[in-house]
Amino acid sequence: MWETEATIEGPYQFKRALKRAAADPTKKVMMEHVSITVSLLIDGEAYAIAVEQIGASESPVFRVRGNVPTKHEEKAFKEIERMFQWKVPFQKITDHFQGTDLAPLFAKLAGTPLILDVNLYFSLMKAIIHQQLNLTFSRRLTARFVHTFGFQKDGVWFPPSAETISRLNHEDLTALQFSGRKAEYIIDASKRIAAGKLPLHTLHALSNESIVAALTKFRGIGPWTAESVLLFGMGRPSVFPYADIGLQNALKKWYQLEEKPTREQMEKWRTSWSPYETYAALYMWEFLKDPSLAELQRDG
DNA sequence: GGCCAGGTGATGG
DNA sequence: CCATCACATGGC
Repeated sequence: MWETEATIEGPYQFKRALKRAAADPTKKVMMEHVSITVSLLIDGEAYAIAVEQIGASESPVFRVRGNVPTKHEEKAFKEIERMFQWKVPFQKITDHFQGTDLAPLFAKLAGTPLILDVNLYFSLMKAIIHQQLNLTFSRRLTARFVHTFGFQKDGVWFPPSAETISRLNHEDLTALQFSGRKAEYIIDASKRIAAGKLPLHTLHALSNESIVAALTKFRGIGPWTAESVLLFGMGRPSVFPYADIGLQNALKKWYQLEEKPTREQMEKWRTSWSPYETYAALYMWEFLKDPSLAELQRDG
């Protein structure tokens, strides 16, 4: 059993991030213990890693443990650090939003991180599954996808590989209430990835724009889906998903508009939030979903 | 029962 | 290049 501790720079709102992470079937959240067990894939090996907050000062402390052999300890820690975004400068980001329209929201949510997906393939699959579906249903489909085609180990679920999904028939997915078109998108993309035509691991070296361009060449992957990978798969800080209906609705509510904001309005707000648009979007989603934040509403 | 959902691709001007 | 529409399957 490998075990280590990590002290990070605050602010960092672990609890709030856990609530979001609870929707991911490859992560097991235990709110009462303020802990989470995540699935991790390293060089083809599957590990369940438990992360628990053990110190709640201005410098939060975490205990990390899992059944990881010595040769993979270092990689495992780096993956955990990346997945939980421990090196993101949250104080700097919070400072950046002082004096912007979103200042009251950031005062409340400062240090709420994204918790990233287990790998880019799963991010991509999840994004395709979530296209144009309400969250309740799309999360249900994602869970079915993992529970049917993934595997379980040490109490956590691991996502299926592209190879596994590339061998499915459409009927295997439509039986789980995927639409025929969604089944197509998912299997086609998996075939291309399994065949090496879309090497996801090479994306890390590219700019946001290049990644979106590379991904949207494929049928079924539009800008929203590509940006979803940038956000939830890579944690890129400067992503603003214009097409996202949730973000549009949140901005409408925040600014108390009659209609959803126009692209021009969104572009204008974006300039003042850049280069940390990601967190503006993330906290807007949080605002939309958490009733206790409603009172922060602008002019309200 | 009707509108909506963390969109995308095809079509027609 | 842009506006519009079909798609497909539920949630509420």
